[in-house]
Amino acid sequence: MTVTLADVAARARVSPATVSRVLNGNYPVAASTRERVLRAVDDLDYVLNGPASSLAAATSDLVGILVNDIADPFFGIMAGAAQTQIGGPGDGSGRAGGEKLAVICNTGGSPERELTYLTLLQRQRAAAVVLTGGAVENPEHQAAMAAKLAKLADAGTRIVFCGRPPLPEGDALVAALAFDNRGGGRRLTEHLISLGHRRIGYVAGPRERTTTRHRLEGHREALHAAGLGAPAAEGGAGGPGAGSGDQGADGDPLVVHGPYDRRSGYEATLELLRRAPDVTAIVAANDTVALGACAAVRDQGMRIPQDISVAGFDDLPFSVDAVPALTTVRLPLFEAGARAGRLAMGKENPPPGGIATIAAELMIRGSTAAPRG
Amino acid sequence: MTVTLADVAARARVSPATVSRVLNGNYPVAASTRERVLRAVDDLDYVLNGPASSLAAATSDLVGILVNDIADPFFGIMAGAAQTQIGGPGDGSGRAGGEKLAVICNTGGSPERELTYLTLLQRQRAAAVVLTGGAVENPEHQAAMAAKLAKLADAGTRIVFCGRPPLPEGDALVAALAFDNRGGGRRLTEHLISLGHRRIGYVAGPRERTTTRHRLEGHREALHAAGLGAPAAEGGAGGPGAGSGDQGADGDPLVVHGPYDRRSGYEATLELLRRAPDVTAIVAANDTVALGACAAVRDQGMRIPQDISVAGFDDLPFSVDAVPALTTVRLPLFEAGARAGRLAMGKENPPPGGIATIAAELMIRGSTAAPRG
DNA sequence: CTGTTAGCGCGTTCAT
DNA sequence: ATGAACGCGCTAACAG
Repeated sequence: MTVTLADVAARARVSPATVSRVLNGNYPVAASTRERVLRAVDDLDYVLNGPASSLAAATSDLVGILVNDIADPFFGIMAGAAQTQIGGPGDGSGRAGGEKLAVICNTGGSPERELTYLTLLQRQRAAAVVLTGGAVENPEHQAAMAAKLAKLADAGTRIVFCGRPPLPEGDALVAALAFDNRGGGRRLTEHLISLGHRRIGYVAGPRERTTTRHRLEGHREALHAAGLGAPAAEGGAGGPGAGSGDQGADGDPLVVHGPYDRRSGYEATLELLRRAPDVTAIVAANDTVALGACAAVRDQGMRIPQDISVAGFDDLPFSVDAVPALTTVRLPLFEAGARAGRLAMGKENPPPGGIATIAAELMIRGSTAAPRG
Repeated sequence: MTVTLADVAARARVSPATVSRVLNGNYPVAASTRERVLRAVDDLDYVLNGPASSLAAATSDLVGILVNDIADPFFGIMAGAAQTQIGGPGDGSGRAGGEKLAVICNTGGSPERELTYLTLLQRQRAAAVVLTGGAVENPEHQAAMAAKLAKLADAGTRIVFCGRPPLPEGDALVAALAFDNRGGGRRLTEHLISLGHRRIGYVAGPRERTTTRHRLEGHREALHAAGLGAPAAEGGAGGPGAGSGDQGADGDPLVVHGPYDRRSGYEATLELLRRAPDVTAIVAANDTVALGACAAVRDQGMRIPQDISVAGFDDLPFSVDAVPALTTVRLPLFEAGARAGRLAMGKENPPPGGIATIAAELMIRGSTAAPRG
């Protein structure tokens, strides 16, 4: 029923080996022979058997892209960009030549699923794996990840980090693109301080996430530099079991943690406003959270930016259309994703030292202004 | 270097076949034996060789999810939801048991890439394929798709449509979940008409897309029912080669086509306002386009909804946070995606007749109001 | 319940 | 430049 390489060979009156060679194109084959083989392929509608091919060659054409939440454009943009570099433009025939199969795996931010996907990709003998977005900072999980990635690298899988710092165990097959979250966070808060804000609320992302920590650290750097430091560091006092919605277990009353979504921004902002009615600005962990913060501020009868300034992070496409337009920090998500894709394909050399830091650009718009009075 | 099934068998003092049986769990194995085997697997850090397994079993654990634009939350939400039903929750060990590998493939809306991805999935002997979002209505491409899908189905791949009507060739392995785009579009425009609007601009999606056509048809149905019909149907007069940004080649001056993005909404709205300064409402093909439309309206110095009403479609998460909140049509994207995932896994029976229509719900919010005077 | 025996379809030596 | 033979690692009969 299903047509195999041998069938093609028979029709083209050559040996199976020859067909294999023209298909993989890595061997010298006479032009006339190639012609006959290709015609036979088309005539028979032959499609290579991927598993058989991968088994024999001990490598597959699968490239995995891991994301925390594919419903979030932050990841969608990066993943889509990476795929453009990996999937190949196609030759229009739908025949599928040498392109790789770039596949996006949605971990939902769960460490278990992250590991499971890596195992699944390892099982498929993936050619490369791209890990996007913030990493979970649990030591146990980090160790498990490092071990798993080491095994993948051992098996020849290329590893690329995109938007997250690499794990300690820097391998040769590993390249990393890290966003300057700390610097971006710092400049954003500096901007608010320069406008005259002194009491600034911060809606942070989930705990134990590199992205969350770095952005928050940048915020605190700016605060401290201006002599506005909080009483103490968080100290991680919330402890295990303090899940999402954990708001108030902190040393710093002006910081509230929550997931990276709109609802969290809304609720955390209400909490912040309750705790500290004198805040004149609110910085959100990202733009989606900022949108929720804006809604909360308005529902409290306050205007943006006259009564309260609000700022986000990422500069997602919708942010410029918010009313007022959102002040935020732009991350070149598409460019970074595309570069990660190229690194995964080996089309581009890894940055010196294996790690490149991607600059973040402050975008000042209408949602931030000087505080009243 | 790499540990195989035979190694595990040796260590557990059983035959390779037995190891295979406990790993696949589809055969009776004595509990004590299973125990020994599993321990050997853990001791050796064994990971199944996917290609070899797929080759022998003539089927793989790959499930493909095709989307038009993964950077668009419309697709991100559906795809993520589908993956939750397919990837399995993981057993926390990262060992990866019987779960499938759900992978998202981003076609970018290109027919060629769509076909290429299908070929790639066919090559991998995918267990199932989920096609999401609107289909391209080019007859040639439809024929190619039908042929390709028939071949996939022949090879045992389950086919699921999610958010698009099924192709004519209804196969037994095919299930379809279609959104009621036409009904939603109709009710949205009816709402506008009931508010008193008579001149309504429409920013449509790209031509030759089922989604675009159905939403627009719903709009026109409402118009005609109210005696507000346009002079003539579009007639497809734009013809081939009329790419994106095609604005004005229509029979109906109140309809402008463009891609499903913010910029298109912005520019199309300016064009609409130029052509017909007397419009009192603008309906956009989706929420993202509506955001661009809002920006254009405001940049022209007009207020929403006092001067002009604006409405979208999809009810994406950010729409409720627009200012004013966007009137739109809600599509249960997550639920539909999850159901598609279940259908792909064979966990759920296909709807009677193979096709289910998913209702669309009108969400009336602040961006629409009665026209002035 | 478990072991033995054959391939699955292709890539890759070796020859020629 | 091409063909012949072998084996990749696993599953699926078939015995027992």
